[in-house]
Order: sequence, then structure tokens, then C-alpha cells
Amino acid sequence: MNKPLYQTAYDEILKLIAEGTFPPGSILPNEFEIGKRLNVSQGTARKALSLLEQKGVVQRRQGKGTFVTLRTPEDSLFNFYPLRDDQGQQVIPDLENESVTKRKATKAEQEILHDAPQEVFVISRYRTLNGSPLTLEESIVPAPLFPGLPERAPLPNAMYVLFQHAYACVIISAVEQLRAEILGEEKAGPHGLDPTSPVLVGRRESLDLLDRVVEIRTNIYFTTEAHYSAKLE
Amino acid sequence: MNKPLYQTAYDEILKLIAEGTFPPGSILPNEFEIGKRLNVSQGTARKALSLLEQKGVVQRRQGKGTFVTLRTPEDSLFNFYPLRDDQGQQVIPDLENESVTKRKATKAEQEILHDAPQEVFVISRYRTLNGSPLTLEESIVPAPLFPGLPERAPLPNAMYVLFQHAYACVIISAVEQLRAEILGEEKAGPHGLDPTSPVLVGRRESLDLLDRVVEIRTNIYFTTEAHYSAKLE
DNA sequence: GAGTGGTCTAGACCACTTT
DNA sequence: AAGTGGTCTAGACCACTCC
Repeated sequence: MNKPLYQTAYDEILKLIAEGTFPPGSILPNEFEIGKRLNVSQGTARKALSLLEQKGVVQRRQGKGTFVTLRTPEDSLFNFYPLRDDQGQQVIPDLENESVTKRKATKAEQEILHDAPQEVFVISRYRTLNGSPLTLEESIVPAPLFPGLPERAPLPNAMYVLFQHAYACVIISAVEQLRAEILGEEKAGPHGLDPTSPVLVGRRESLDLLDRVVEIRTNIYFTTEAHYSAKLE
Repeated sequence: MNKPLYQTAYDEILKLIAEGTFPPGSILPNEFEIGKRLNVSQGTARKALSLLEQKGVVQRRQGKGTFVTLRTPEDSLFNFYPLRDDQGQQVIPDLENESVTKRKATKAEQEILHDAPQEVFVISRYRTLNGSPLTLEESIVPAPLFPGLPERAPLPNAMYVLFQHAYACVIISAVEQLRAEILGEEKAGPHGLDPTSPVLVGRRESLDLLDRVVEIRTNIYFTTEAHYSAKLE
């Protein structure tokens, strides 16, 4: 029942990245060097690196090297942002409103989130596109994982970039459960929206490098100006 | 600018599968045999086969062999069916109503569908779950690709299985554009549904082995009994 | 030209399935 | 025991990037 060597190598490298030995944007040693350090051949090190690339943890460039994935405001402003316009282009929304508060975690949240935190931060945002409502987002993250988060307000547009830089927390996958609902008075009121609007409600759990759930998010999408793009498998 | 050998090998094998030389469910020659036939080493044949497996075209089993992917009513009744219940399990709906008609293709359909067909089949279905409405589906496929389709009614539950068996057309990927809408009188009427229901409307294009668009589908999902599960990247 | 990842080969051995 | 895919190694050469 031994793990394959390349799996062990994969885990070792991932651990070094998660620990901050190789921070986002930094370059990894070359294949031969990694193989030497982990006592495996270049081919095996290569396989581990290819798996890491497939997972999105690193990026490899012929002639340059292997780099730990860096989410920058420029090239990944809206990673995990599924909204597209009719031409299939990602839309660039405007942030209208934001709030960050701290509160006790519910039992349900403790069960799902990494480390069962006592307290969570709740980040609420309202975004528009061309003056029309686009999304209402409520993100719940463990407070212990992101000390001082409220003091950083206003948060950058792309929150995951902040997570990565300030807290060495790299989000690499997320699943979302979607339902169609009517917006309702409670959600519509604060921003003066039409409570009878049909909206797409997404409940998301986001996983970091080590497959820990570091965010529970509820997104309300208004799909008049944009649509939600999903790939089926 | 030469293609890598493994890419050529991949294309060759895919072509043989698409042509029916290796029909779904059949076994492929082993790695050494394929390498010999295509004048590449076993390692290169292996890489091509691994890519095919990644794409979902073949399935490999240690000790058994490499098999062309076979969608059976049992194990993939609802491939590309994104609806799940609250436990994350795929739901098994009941088919209430079905119709298959032929009509002229619109210009928009011709532009999107493979081979710009003059005529298309329109397959409409209504499904329920536990007595509640679940989906209204309208599938548009090129008539020339599926001769005699209407005579095969009632169609099996899983249409893609039929496509594969009777027409050697294997669907391997699909993208869907989602919006939240109100059902409306026109769609609600025929089945006596509540026209004020909020519904999730998905417009899907399905691709086959050779990346040809062989289906345009509009799905209306009722998300009271189930939700739509999406994976973000 | 030196260094990197990408391709390709040849061969060895392991793990699983079937006969 | 025979046959398959899975792992691992060692070495060669190619293509790209940077100095």
C-alpha cells in the first residue's frame, strides 16, 4: 500500500509551498535539483511538478522555470468569478458597498470551516454592472485565519488576492450549489432593489492548497446583464 | 513547428475511435502494440493514451486494458446532469412527457451546429421528482446526424447513450449559460405549472469527440427539490 | 552559451486481473 | 503463469529564454 514516489514528492513540495518556504511568485529549483533533494530521478520530480501544475499550484514555462502560482489583481482579478457577458467575456463590475463584521460562528459553520473557528468575519458586498445590480455577496471566513482583516477595509476587489498575499492562503478550487429564487424584501431593502426579481443564488465552499474549507460564501447573482457560465463533466 | 509525436499518436487513435474501428466498450491494443503500429515507443503511446483518458475518451484499468468509454444506462444514466439533492447525490427524475419533431433550422442554429444542417430535430421533455416539477428540456440536434430518430420514440432516459450506440456520436463536454428567470405563461401552460415560479434557465452547447457542436439545449430547472452543482476554476 | 522545461526512448520492475 | 497498465530510472536531444 505504499504511495508512489511521485505522490510523496508532490506532497513534500506542496508542504514547502504551504509553509511559505516558496511564496507565491517565487521560482522553484529545477527538475534535477528537486529530484536530487528528494532522492528521486528527474522524471519522477517532473511528474510531481506536472501534477502540481495541473492542480493550479504552480506554473511552468519552458526556458524559464517553475513558479508558484501568483494571483495578481491584473491577470486574475476575478478568478472564480463565473459571470460572463453575451460575448463570453468576463464582466468587470463596480463595487457599490462593502462591510466587514465579526460575529460568533454558528455550529453549522464550525462543522464546515477549517479548524472549527469560534468566530468568523462576515464580508458583505454589493456590486453593479452598467448601473444595474449584479451581485450581492456574503463571504464567511474563519477569524483566526485572517487576523486584522476588518482593519484592512476597504478590501481589494479581488479578495482571494489579499488572502494569498497577506495570509499565505491560496484558494485553488470551489464548488457552488445554485438555485433560482425570488430576491425578497429582506435582501432587497438595504440597496433599494426590486424584491420581486428572480435571482440566481449560489452557496459556495472554497478550498485552499491543503483542501481546507476556508470560506463559505453566498452569492446572489442578477442575471439580466450577465450570465453564469458552467462547464459540465 | 512539428507536433509532438504523442499528439500525432493521440490524433490517430482518436480518429480510429471516431471512425468506429474501435467502437465504444471495445478494448484497445496494449501500449507496446500501439507504439509498434504508430512507430513510437511504448512511453509515447502511453502518453497519448493518458491524454485520451484525461479527456474521457478511454478508460484504463491496471491488469485489464484500455477501453473506449462506454456510456451505459446503468453507470451514466445522467451524465452531464448537474442536479443534486441536499446530500450531494444525483437525483433520479421521472419522465412525464416527451415529443420529437422535425423542423427547419434557424440561421442561428445553422451557424452553431456542426455541418450547418438544413433541418433539426427538436426533442422536448418534462421531468418530475417526487411529484414536483424538475426540468423542462428542449434539445435541438442536426437531423442529418441522427436519421430515423423520431421513429425511435419513446427515447431512452439518457439520450447521450442512444447517440453513442445508434449513431457513434460520443458527447464528451458541454458548457451551459445560466440565468434566473420567471417561468411565464407560455412555458407553464402545457403542463399546468405555476407561471410565477422562479426557474434556472440553462442554454447548453454539447461537443462530441471531434469537438463538433452536435446539440443545442435549453434546460429549465426547478430548484425546489434539487440544486444545480457547479465547479469553479 | 548556459539553463530551463518539453519530448522521446529503452529498459526494469511492480501491482493487478485473468486463465 | 501470462498479460496488462503503473511506476521509476537514466540518458539523449529539442525548444525556449536570458545573458
